[in-house]
Amino acid sequence: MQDKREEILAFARTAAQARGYDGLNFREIAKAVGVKSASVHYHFPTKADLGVELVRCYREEAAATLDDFWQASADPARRLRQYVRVFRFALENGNRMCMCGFMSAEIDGLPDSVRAEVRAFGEMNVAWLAKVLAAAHPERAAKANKRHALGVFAAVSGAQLIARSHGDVSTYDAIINSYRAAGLLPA
Amino acid sequence: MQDKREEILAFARTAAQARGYDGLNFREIAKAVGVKSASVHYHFPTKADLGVELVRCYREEAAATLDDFWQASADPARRLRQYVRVFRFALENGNRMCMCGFMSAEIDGLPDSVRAEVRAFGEMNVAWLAKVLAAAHPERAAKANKRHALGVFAAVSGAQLIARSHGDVSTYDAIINSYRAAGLLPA
DNA sequence: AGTCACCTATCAAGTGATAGGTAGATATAT
DNA sequence: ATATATCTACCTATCACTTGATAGGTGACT
Repeated sequence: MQDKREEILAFARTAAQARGYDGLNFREIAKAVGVKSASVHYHFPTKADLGVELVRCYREEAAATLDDFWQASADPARRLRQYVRVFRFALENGNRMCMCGFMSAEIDGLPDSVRAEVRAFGEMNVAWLAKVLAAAHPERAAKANKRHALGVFAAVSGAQLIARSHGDVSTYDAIINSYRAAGLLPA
Repeated sequence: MQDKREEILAFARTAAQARGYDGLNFREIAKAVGVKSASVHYHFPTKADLGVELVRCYREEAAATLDDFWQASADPARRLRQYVRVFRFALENGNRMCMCGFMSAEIDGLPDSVRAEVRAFGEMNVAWLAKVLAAAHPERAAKANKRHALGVFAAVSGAQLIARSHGDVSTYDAIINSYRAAGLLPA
């Protein structure tokens, strides 16, 4: 019941996954964690400060999760299945989406500092996917695997976005299955 | 210099492609077309009314464009290239994105009437793609082509979203090329 | 006379942000 | 050990600004 900083970040995360950066507001966050809006400003002087911290933590936790997936198995297909499952999880829990997917749409209006974090999140994802694909296709040029990785990241982001608009997780599964059938993801 | 309705819709369209539905506001629109905000309310009593009309027109024009593509060639690969080019065009012109792609992220907060239009836009796209793919793969079950169509729609939407976050059209091209290399789109 | 396409003026609600206060914990000086 | 000072994590109150929306007026055209 003291130092609400973590609670603020936790609530702001789910809120940003549902309504984006623009959709965040200090009073709603304050109410949700049981303080006044001035107290949220105490921890995060400006909205940009909050946004940066939000995406930075999000990215670091995602990096740790992906590292777990990397450690847990050497099978590329299994690693990619786990990757795909993370994006599904957000949809299952309140039809939310990747915070950075949402912020990619909002990218124009983001403070520079937040925009940089969003891009770093994308680069981190693509780098991990490229690592997985390089292990799966050692015969292919690094450039080809990198491009494939970018494609997987974009395709999965798009699957989440479109499934979210349907409000239906099964749409996500159908899209992912189509990627597998086409060969973008391993069967 | 009389009846600004069309001008309002035109400006609101580009604005919505850059900042989404939430990012629209009556005063900005009014200023852009040279009237007062009350006059925008004259043509569109509520923001939801504006939103519905915006997406409805957008969808109808998109349907007409896709019909042109259908008429212009019987080659599935060529039809799909034209489809992909439309999404590229928005990025080229002001790093905008598909209005309904943006609104898919905002879907939770949209008025019901607008949400329905956004979904109708998606269904129209998938239906057209399914028609193209059915012509390309008459041997496949209609269900398989429908699912493939959904995958192409999601993947292209995702490509646009991620490329937009990079602020760089070449990222879009790279992603589309990866789809071609993987077999999601014809080479 | 009536309609159309605008206008001025204003509202209530919500926004990010700031100034300044306070109770309790912690550190420091005597 | 005790008094004093500072720090932490909140608070109240308020600011300027933006937002969607409304009431009611005006001049041109039919």
